[in-house]
Amino acid sequence: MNDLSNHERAIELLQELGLKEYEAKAFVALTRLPQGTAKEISEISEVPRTRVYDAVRVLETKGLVEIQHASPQRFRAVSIDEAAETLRREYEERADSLRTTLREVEPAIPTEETEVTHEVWALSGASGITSRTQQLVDESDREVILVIGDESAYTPELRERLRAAEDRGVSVVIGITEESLRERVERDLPDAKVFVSGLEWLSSSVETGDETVIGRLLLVDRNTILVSSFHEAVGDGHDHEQAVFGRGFDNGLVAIVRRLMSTGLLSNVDP
Amino acid sequence: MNDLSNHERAIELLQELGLKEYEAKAFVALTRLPQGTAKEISEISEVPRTRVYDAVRVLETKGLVEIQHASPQRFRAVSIDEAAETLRREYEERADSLRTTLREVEPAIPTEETEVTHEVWALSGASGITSRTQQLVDESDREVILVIGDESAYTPELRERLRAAEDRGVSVVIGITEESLRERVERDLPDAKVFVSGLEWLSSSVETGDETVIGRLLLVDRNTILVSSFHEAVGDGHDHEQAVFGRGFDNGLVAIVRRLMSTGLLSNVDP
DNA sequence: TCTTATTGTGATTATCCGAGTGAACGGCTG
DNA sequence: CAGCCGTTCACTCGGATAATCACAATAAGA
Repeated sequence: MNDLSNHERAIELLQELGLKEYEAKAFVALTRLPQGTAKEISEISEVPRTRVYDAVRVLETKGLVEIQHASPQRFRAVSIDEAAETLRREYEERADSLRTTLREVEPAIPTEETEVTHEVWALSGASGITSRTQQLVDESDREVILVIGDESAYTPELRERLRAAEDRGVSVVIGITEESLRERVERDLPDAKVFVSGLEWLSSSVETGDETVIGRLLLVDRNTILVSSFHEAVGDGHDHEQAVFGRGFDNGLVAIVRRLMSTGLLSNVDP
Repeated sequence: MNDLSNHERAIELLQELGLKEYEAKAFVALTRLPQGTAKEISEISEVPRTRVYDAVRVLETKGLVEIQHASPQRFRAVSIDEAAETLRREYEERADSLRTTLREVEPAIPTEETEVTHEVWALSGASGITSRTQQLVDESDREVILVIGDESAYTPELRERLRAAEDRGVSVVIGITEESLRERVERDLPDAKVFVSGLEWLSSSVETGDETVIGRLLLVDRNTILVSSFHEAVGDGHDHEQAVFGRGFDNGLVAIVRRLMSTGLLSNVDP
């Protein structure tokens, strides 16, 4: 059963990597055989025999399969590593093209300049959130307060940005929910104030029974905040991080967090 | 005109990277603006206003766009590098998963063992051909004859494999059509016989007027051959390399090349 | 050599997904 | 209060792809 899922999983992955259903199925079938005829492939892959030919021909042009022209034709998959590498490189090249192409599209003149005193943005995906976090730290002027709810958020890059901020004279305050991280952070950032207590309200929200876990919480210059959370999605529950960040002293969201911080948290470090 | 193509090219690339048309168009529109409303996006991207919302929401979950919840909503694209990196990593992960997943699918028992005295396989794509070339060189036992018609085929990896073959006592003969490569090869492989003449029949096939150019030609142990060619496809003519390789002394293809080699080529080096 | 099973190609139909369009809801503004 | 804008939702249409079929080409066997 679990191994049956392996086939299916592989087929899904191949489709996500751009192959059609028949192509994916045929390829997986071929990886299970040293070589195979259309009939054999059809039998173990459930691809209609008459369609195997088309599928395999496409696979051949993609460099994933070799064809022996004989009667009957025989097909053979390239090695797993070679296939993975071929597909990976294909997308790598596309991503590079995209990068250079996008740089060349000329900007459109904004119809109108909207001044933004306060704003709240939503974003998702750990990587985007990480990058925005670092960016905000870089922008910091006087103070950075960062609560790390999930260890994965504390990356080496972030550490460097925090150090740089300290060097600029920015006051850095780090809150931690797991004692295990404390040592590392204190060693990394000797000038920073690090605390663990006062964060009970972060992790446990038993009363409401919600499954949301705070990943990071950043307050920059009492002016800009970023909050991220892991939402335990139903069923396929795993790591999708979502965040909002807000700017502007008068921003409602920022105000709330500022208050929250000053009562529960700042009392510990900024009397 | 050229810059118009830039938008279109970028949209195409994004679609190849898995985005839907509307998503791709909306994203490109957003990269042209510091930020934008649904209306603005619709105007410069030709995406129906009412569908901008769906598209952008998907982009947000992919970490490519940030959303400002206000009225009207405002959207902002992440930086070009961040977007490219995000997409690249997504596929990198898929390729890795594929690798490990494929390793775990159990082989199917071949219905029947077919003995293969001679076989001819077709394959395409420079990378696959390169790898098969190296593999054949690695298998060589006594003799390797390699004609390099296109400089790109002579990779550092190939050089190493050829060296290794020499060290095994294999006789290595290299044919070159471009004088420019000669020095490099002679320096790289002091023990190999390198020649340039006698290959006129390779490059020019004027009489038939065909556009095919030979990329590489490999003969291993007088037993296995590989021939690759660049087929100048109509219109979008560029570099798609196609190859066949054949095994078995009695293989017709191998026999032909063997004769060809002994008349036109081997007379120079193997009297 | 004729028969028959198997292999391969092409055409045809069915199904699904995404593009495109418009109705409807709610809030905001004049 | 009425009209406008922003937003969501439901629906149609078309193209791509999955699935089936009919038939030609080839090989195997009697």
